[in-house]
Amino acid sequence: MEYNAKKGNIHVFSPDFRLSETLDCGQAFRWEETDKGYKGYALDRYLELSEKGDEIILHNTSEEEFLSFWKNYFDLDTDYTKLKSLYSSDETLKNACNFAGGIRLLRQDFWEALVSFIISQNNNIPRIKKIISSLCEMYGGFPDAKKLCSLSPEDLSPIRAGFRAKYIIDAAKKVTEGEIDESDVRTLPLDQARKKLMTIKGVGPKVADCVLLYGCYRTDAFPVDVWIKRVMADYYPDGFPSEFSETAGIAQQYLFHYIRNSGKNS
DNA sequence: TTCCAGGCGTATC
DNA sequence: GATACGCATGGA
Repeated sequence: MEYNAKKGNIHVFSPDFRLSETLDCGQAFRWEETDKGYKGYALDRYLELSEKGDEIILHNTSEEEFLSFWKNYFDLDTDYTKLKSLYSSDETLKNACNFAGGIRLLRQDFWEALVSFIISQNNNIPRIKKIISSLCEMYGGFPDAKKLCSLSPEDLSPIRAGFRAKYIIDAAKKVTEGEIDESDVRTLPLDQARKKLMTIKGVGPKVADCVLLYGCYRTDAFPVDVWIKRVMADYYPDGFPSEFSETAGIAQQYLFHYIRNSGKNS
């Protein structure tokens, strides 16, 4: 990964990183477009970004914060050129990577991903963003589990999460009481980690896989939503190729974006 | 008005 | 284990 620091900004050089494709592809819900680029939060850490050609610029940060946090968050030590070259042996994946080659998998916070994807169920992306934004506004930042664990669903009514409010609170309870332990979820075999997460009310197979992929960087987790179901039916009727299983979750990210957005301008 | 959105809990077979 | 249905909410 190539970068340099100048005038309080960090310049990252990568052909595999486009802001809109990475920050607006439905994996994170707290980034928004500005006239100059994007701005948003990773948990309670704020950042503004812009881009110029193959260069991504991180504004108002330090080299220290970049090295200790953002480099990891944007997964900058993973070689996506190599990854996409691996995927190119599959025709559909090749097309998906050519369609939006600037997607990277963000290494998000566990709790933030858990709450975010509970909210995502049977919902649309603009509204998911709105609910999460309201939640953060209500608490002056993304609330930790302890702040939510003793609430009643009515307490959350201002954020308009509907039937998901009780699921958020159950998640907060189980995390606070230690019934759900982040390090367990990170280290248990995938199917066991999945089952563990599914003991939370409102967490089924899809949300569990999203938490494992986006909140734990378990790239072998493969979330299947309505869009990926269409991809599977159309292109992989015999199942997703096992040769990609180690990073199937990253491949899923390209496919999800591809199926949702390709054809819009044709 | 009806349908749909990065699903899941529950009832029923 | 598979399938059907309701669910809060707001935009199309």
